[in-house]
Amino acid sequence: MRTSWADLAANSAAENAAPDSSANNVGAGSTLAPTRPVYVPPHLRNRQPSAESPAPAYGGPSSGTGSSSGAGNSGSRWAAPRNDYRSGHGGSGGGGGGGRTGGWGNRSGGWDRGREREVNPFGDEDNAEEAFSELENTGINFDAYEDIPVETSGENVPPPVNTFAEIDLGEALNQNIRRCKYVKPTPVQRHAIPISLGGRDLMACAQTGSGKTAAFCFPIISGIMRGQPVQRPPRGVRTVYPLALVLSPTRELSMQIHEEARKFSYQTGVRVVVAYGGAPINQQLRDLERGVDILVATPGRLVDLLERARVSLQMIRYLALDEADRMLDMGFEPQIRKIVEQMDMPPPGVRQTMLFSATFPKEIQRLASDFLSNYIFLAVGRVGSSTDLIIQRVEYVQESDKRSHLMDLLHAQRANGVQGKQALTLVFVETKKGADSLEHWLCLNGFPATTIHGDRSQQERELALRSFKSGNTPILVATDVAARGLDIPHVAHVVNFDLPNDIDDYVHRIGRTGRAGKKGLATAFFNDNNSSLARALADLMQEANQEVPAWLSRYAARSFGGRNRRSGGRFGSRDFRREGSFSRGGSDYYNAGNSSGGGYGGSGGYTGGYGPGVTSAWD
DNA sequence: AAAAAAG
Repeated sequence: MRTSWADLAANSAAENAAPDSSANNVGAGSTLAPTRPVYVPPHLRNRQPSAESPAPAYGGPSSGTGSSSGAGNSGSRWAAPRNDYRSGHGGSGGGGGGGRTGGWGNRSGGWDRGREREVNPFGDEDNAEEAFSELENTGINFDAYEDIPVETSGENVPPPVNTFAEIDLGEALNQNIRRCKYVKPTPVQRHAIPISLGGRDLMACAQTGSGKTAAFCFPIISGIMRGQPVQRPPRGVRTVYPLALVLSPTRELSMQIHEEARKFSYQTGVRVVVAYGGAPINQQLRDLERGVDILVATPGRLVDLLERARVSLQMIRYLALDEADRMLDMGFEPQIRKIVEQMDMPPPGVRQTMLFSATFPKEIQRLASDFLSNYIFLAVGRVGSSTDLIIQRVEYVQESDKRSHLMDLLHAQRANGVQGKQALTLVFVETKKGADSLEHWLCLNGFPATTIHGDRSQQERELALRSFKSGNTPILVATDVAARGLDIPHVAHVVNFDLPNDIDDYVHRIGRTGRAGKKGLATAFFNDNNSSLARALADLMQEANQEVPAWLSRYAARSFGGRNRRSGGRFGSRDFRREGSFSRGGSDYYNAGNSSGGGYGGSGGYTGGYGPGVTSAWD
C-alpha cells in the first residue's frame, strides 16, 4: 500500500518539474512517460491501489474494500457509459482559455496522498446539533411531498424519479445518503437529479430547505466518480484544477454547503474544499494543494485564488450557483461574469451549469441564460403549506416604537417558552450599525443577543452563529447576510424589525423559520417607510392564506406598485423563455387567474397550487 | 441606500 502511494508522490514531483510546454504533447490517449503519475479515479482512491490497470477499472470486482465502508462495489453498473458532458469533444469549440483541450482525455496528476486521513463528517457534529437531529429526522411529513406542484420546461426533460434506489448514484454515495437518513428524494431532488445526470443544464427554483444542496451535489459527486479521468495540464506547480465549482453569496453559506458536500462525498474519494474571505488564506491553500475535485467558494476569495494562479477553472465540468438570483444582482454580477466568462472556465455546453434559487426574477433569468446552454427550467413548490408552518404577521410600528415593541414580543415569548428558555429569534435589521446598536440595547435589557453582519470579523460572525444555534444566545440580530440559505434549525421566530425593500429578500428572510417541518412565526414591523413594499407584501400574504390586516390592504391599494410588483411570480418564477412567446403582461401562461403572478399562494399555481411554503428537514 | 464579497 505505502509503496504505491510513495510512487505517486515521487511521480507527482517529477511531473511538477516537467516543462510547461509538455502540455501540448499529451493529446488524449497518447502514452505518457512511465514516470508520470498514475491517475486514480476518485471512486477507487479509498482502495488499496493495485499495481496494474490504474484508470479504467470502474467498479472492478470488490478487490479492495480494504477500508471500512465498501466504496464502489456496485459492480458492472458503473461500467455503463458515463453521461458525457461534451460529446463533441475533439472539435467542440475548445475549452475556455483556448487550445489547451488536448489533454482532456486521460490521466492526471496524482494528488492522492493524505486521503487516508479523511475525517468522518458524520462523527464530528456539535453535541447540541446531535441532540436535535434526532427530533429532526422524525417528524417529517412525507405525505406532504406527494402533491408538490412542479413545473418544468425545456426540451426533452428527463422524467423524475421516485426513489434514490432507482438512480444509479453508486454504493458509496448511497451509503452516505443512508447515513444522512434521507429516505426518499425531495421534489427538487426527484426532478433535478435526473436532469443533471442526463447532462443537462438547469435553472431551478426551489425553496431552501427543500434539499437543493443535495440536488446539485449528488449528480456532481456521481459524475466525478464515473467520469473519465482527466489530464490536468501541468501549467503551474501549485495550480489546482477542480472539476466542479459551487459559488455562494456568503461565507457562512459556503461553509454550510461545504459541510454538507463533505458528508455526501465521504469515502467516495471525491474531495471537497471550501475557500472564502475573512479567513487566513494559508490553510485554504494547503487544503487545495492536497487535492480538490469540488471547490465551494465565495466570489471574492475565488478571484483572489485565480489571480494568484493557485486555482484554474480549465477543467471545470460542473458549475453550480446557489442563490443564483443573488449572485447575479447588481452587486455581484461583474464578479460572477469575471469568474464564469473571463477566466479559463469552459463555455456553456462544454461544462454543465446548474443554477438554484428560491426566487428568480425574470430579469435575472435573462442574465443567467448567458451561462446556460439549452437548459431546463424547473420550478418546485414548497412542501406542505406556509399556512401550516410559517405564520406571517405584520404590525404597524412607528420607527420610534420598534424597540419597545420588540421587547414586548420577546417578553411574551419568554413567558410562553418551554422551560423558561427563550425560543430562537432571528431579528433582521437594515444596517450593520443598526444591528450593533440593537444588539447592545437588547443585552442591556436582559436579553442575551448577538449579531452577525459584514462589519464583524469572520471569527465573530462564526462565533455569533454558533452561539445562536446552540441556544446560548437565543437572539440573533442580523443584516441580510443571514437572509439566504442558512440552515439554522429551530428558529421559532423571524422578526423583520426593518422590512427589506425587496419582497424577494422578505421571502428569503422568513424562510429561516418554519424549517424541518416545525412551525414558525414571522413578524414584520411596518410603517410609512415601507409603503413601497405594501402591495407586494399584501399580495404575498394573501396568496399564502395569511391574514392581511385591513390597514395593509389600504396601503397596498394606495401604493403605486413600484419595482415590487412581483410580475414574474414568486416561488418558482415562471420560465421567462415561455413568458415572451405565450403571454406577455401580467396574465400568466401557467395559471390563468393568478394575475398577481404569485406562485406563493395555495390555490393557483402550476398544477393546482403552488403549495404554499413549507420546508423539509433536508437542507 | 444598504448589504455582500479580497485585503
